[in-house]
Amino acid sequence: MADAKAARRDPRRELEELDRVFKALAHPARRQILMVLHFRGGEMTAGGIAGRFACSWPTTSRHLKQLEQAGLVTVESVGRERIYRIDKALLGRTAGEWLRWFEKV
Amino acid sequence: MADAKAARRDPRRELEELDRVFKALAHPARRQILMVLHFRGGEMTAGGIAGRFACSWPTTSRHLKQLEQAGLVTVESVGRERIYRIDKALLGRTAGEWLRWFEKV
DNA sequence: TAATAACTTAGCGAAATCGCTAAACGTCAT
DNA sequence: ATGACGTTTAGCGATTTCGCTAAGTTATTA
Repeated sequence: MADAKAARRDPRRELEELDRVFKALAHPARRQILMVLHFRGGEMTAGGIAGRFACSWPTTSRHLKQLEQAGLVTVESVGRERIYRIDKALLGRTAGEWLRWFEKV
Repeated sequence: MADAKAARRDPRRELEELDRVFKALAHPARRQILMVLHFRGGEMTAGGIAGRFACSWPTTSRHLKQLEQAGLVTVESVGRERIYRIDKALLGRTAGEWLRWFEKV
């Protein structure tokens, strides 16, 4: 999990964060997880997510981990479930901002 | 190279195009190539690009090929040089549009 | 306390990715 | 024709990624 606050000041960390985000977005399953998360209100349990995907639960679990390491989702353990929440703001300020360079001028 | 016109109608091709684009954006060197291309007016020769990067020329050449297959750049052979041009519009209508889902609502 | 539910971690094999060097290719100048 | 230039293709080894199954781990339920 990337510390967003730290990344915002240190350009080196900022680049690493951008890289993790784009790497996370490189796999269709991970993009779909973010979509599902978004259209279901922003949060879901691991099982709720895994149940919607064709691949095995452990595989989905690892995708979730990568999303978490990129900072695109956060997790909270509640009882024996884990709740994943999307961080839409990060998406905008990393990948979104990078893309915006090509719109300007 | 992905046929953009075809991709715009067929949802399956559209998804494949999106996937190629995000895969292309997953590598920092390829993102930088697009940046350099953009800030130098949108077009450059292969050598002009390769000269700005630390990695070997063949490696850069392969990155360019991936960008081309994603449709993010186009090539034109002129004499013994090859001119690469960025397609900013594609960037916006694939990755950009995907990201915009998370801004709406 | 034993079983079950909800997940993650470990570990494996196949395939993709990335960097390099060496070789090939088409074009231009001599 | 010969050689040099600009660039891509071929091919290799190292690393990463992705899917799976099996084996944990922690929290509830019986």
